[in-house]
Amino acid sequence: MSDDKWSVGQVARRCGVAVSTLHFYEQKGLIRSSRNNGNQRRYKPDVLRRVSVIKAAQKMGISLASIKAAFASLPEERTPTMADWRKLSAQWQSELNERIGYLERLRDSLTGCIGCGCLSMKNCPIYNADDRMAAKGSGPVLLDQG
Amino acid sequence: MSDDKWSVGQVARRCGVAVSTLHFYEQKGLIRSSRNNGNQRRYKPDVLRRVSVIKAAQKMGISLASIKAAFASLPEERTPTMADWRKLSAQWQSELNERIGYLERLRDSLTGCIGCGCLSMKNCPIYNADDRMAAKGSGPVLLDQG
DNA sequence: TTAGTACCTCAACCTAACTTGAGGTCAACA
DNA sequence: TGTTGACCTCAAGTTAGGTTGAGGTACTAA
Repeated sequence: MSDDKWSVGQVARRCGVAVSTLHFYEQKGLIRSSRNNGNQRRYKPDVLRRVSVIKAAQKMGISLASIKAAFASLPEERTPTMADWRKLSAQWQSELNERIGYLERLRDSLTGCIGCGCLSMKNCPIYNADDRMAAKGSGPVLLDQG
Repeated sequence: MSDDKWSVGQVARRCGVAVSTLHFYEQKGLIRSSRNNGNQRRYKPDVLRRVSVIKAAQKMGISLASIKAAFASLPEERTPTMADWRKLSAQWQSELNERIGYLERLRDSLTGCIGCGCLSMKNCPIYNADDRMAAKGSGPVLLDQG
């Protein structure tokens, strides 16, 4: 595999992440590497896209676990094509739309609800907005608990 | 203060949070209580609104630290009025608008960017979208690092 | 040959927002 | 009387997404 030519440092600089982050992603199964004679990691060029996609997805509020799950739909045996990546992004786009919709509903009921007397679990639109989507990938906060 | 009549259990049930969460919020300075003869917490009725507002703000992606800071603008000496609460919500509404705008920009560049070859730190609109707001309150992820 | 990087592993630490558990108090009810 | 149930404190554990540090290896350049 003379294909594997990127070192961790190079990938880190190119993608704007720390070397330790790449180790971490590898440990979590989000990226893969081979080793050279001196036991150093060597990456195929597509790792750059993977890391970029991870960063982009995180900005959307998607967790590493979900990103890993999405990556599972990429082909194992060959380098992912643009079409493969586009499929991923399409999936996230609708998730993003739901999240945006949720935040818009929240915004629209916000002043009314915080300012009025209705802020109770039973009646308030804020409590009763569909927050299933918002709960995903928002870190440790269990948003849809209540 | 015969005003302080709510027990933790009552507040917890009414607001849909765990008792331990109320202890936690108190420890973090987000809510306050007095004690009865048996050393049990007793809350003023406005704690209900505070907890509700905390939950609502969290759904917007606002951290407890920011919520605490916002609560600092509420009057200490008297029970907050609707006008006080409205001021809070107005502040968060614009924050929410910025967050929504950010996610919309992200969505609009998503398919193009993940699917095309531009996903690099220098050229990509995703990387260069203004993500200052998105970084706030999104958990431990340092979004605006790169 | 020696210094300087870049790299390696593994374990421990960090923050946010809580939860869980151990061990103890207090009041009401049968 | 005793046993529930609600409450108390304090310490430790949990998850996500990493970072930091110690101790060691490997290539490069003077």
